[in-house]
Amino acid sequence: MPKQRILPFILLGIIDCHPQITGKGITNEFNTEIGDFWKASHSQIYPELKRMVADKWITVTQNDDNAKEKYYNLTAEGLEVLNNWLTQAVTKLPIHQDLFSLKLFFIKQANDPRIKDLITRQINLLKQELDHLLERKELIFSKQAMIDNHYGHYLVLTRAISRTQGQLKWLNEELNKLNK
Amino acid sequence: MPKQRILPFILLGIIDCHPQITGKGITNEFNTEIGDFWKASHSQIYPELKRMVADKWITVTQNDDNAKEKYYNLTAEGLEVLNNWLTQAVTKLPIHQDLFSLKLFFIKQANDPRIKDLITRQINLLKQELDHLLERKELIFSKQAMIDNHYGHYLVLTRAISRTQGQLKWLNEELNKLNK
DNA sequence: TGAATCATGTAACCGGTTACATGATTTT
DNA sequence: AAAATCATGTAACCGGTTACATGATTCA
Repeated sequence: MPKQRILPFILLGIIDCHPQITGKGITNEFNTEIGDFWKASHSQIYPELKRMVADKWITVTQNDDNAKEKYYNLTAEGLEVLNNWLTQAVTKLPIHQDLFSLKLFFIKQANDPRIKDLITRQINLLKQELDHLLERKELIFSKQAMIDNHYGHYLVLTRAISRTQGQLKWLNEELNKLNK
Repeated sequence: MPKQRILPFILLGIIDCHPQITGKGITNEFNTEIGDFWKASHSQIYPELKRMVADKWITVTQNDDNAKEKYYNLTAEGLEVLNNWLTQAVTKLPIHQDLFSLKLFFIKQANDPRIKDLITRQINLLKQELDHLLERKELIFSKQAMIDNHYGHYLVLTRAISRTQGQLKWLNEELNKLNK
């Protein structure tokens, strides 16, 4: 069996959250909101939208004001497909395709200076990431109403923050051990 | 520019840790040790080994006892390439291509029962993962000498354990909030 | 009106997976 | 000796990326 494609469901989810969105708008979502845990480029998105229109999961309309922009909306069937997908259980954990772990893995001696280098740099990367996430939380969820109406999104963001903080804590502890 | 291929470096790292390893042995490494953060199938590994022999990064020898097994070792150049790669800084965090976050992201209301379902199942998955990781730590690193001689591997494993525990803690807390 | 940009679309390429294939080795 | 398995190898396919292309719109 060919393995399950995820992209069409993501597009359904985005269109559900942003009715009347354009292809470009969807592309932007991948650069901002969703970008932390999924990537897709416009050259992948446009053909996919075409297929989904053909499958009657979404509809496309054009505005007379701007001849080239296309606006997408869910059909009843599309919404059903989305909800069905959301209901399906997740049965496998993702693998963390993680260069940091990978390089660390192959370094044998604790006193190899590259271990300290790797950890120090990873700390810096994670600090930037944490700042970015906290900024986004502040920006998007400063009002309680936004939390209530986008609770899943809120959870995902706070989870990412918690995870990043946890990693930073661990890395700092290890760095201290190495410095002793 | 085409993006950096990682697989050859992983193979170098594996062969460095396990001189005289076979192609099959390398394949097994991906099912056990490295499997948590990288996947590769034998049909990807064999052609890659061939290329690496052609590039003189590794050597291949055959044993008279078993005509079909091939044994691989690093050349001086291969070791240099590996060490050079390990020294290069990691400049980007991996994206977490994570179905759990993705589905959560699209569920809007906190009282949607699918949130609780997702979290409960994720907890179960992570518990299994944690057991597995703790077992491996016990198995591989019960002796201090193993820690000292494979310190990077040890760090990667303990980091994965810490991360998994952190996630479990967070998920349980969220589940409690939802149950209040 | 020409230049720059925007929104959409297409084509070539590439890494990785699944499925199939082969010859050697072990098992019964 | 036949059957099952093992270690290696190959081929077809597919999702995704990079690069290129086009027509509409905005800007100077």
